[in-house]
Amino acid sequence: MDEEIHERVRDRIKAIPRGRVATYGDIADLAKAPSPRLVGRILNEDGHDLPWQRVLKADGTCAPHLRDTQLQLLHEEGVPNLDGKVDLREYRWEDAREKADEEPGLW
DNA sequence: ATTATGACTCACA
DNA sequence: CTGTGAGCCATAA
Repeated sequence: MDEEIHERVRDRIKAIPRGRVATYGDIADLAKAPSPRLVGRILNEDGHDLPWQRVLKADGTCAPHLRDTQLQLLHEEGVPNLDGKVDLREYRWEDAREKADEEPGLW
């Protein structure tokens, strides 16, 4: 159900450890969301509780309106940013991928 | 039903 | 590096 997606997305974002970041696409994949678009939309509506600052675009940049705030928050968490871009290669949250790699019996 | 918009992504030029 | 176009999902008008 779409409620599942909604819930999963929020959980995944909540589960992002401090000092790490994830892309919309990653969250979408982990949460089995049909599209990263949905992740952004959910954050816009129900992301007030979530550490949305840890969610970046696929290239390591962040949404235009949040750019300043997000970068600052990340910087405080220990995630350095260069010219508004985070080094995903180092700070991308991939630990969850091992789990999402295989869903037990669900599919 | 169609069009426009938004915290997206990708391929291509 | 910067566009541009297409695909993508959910809402609103």
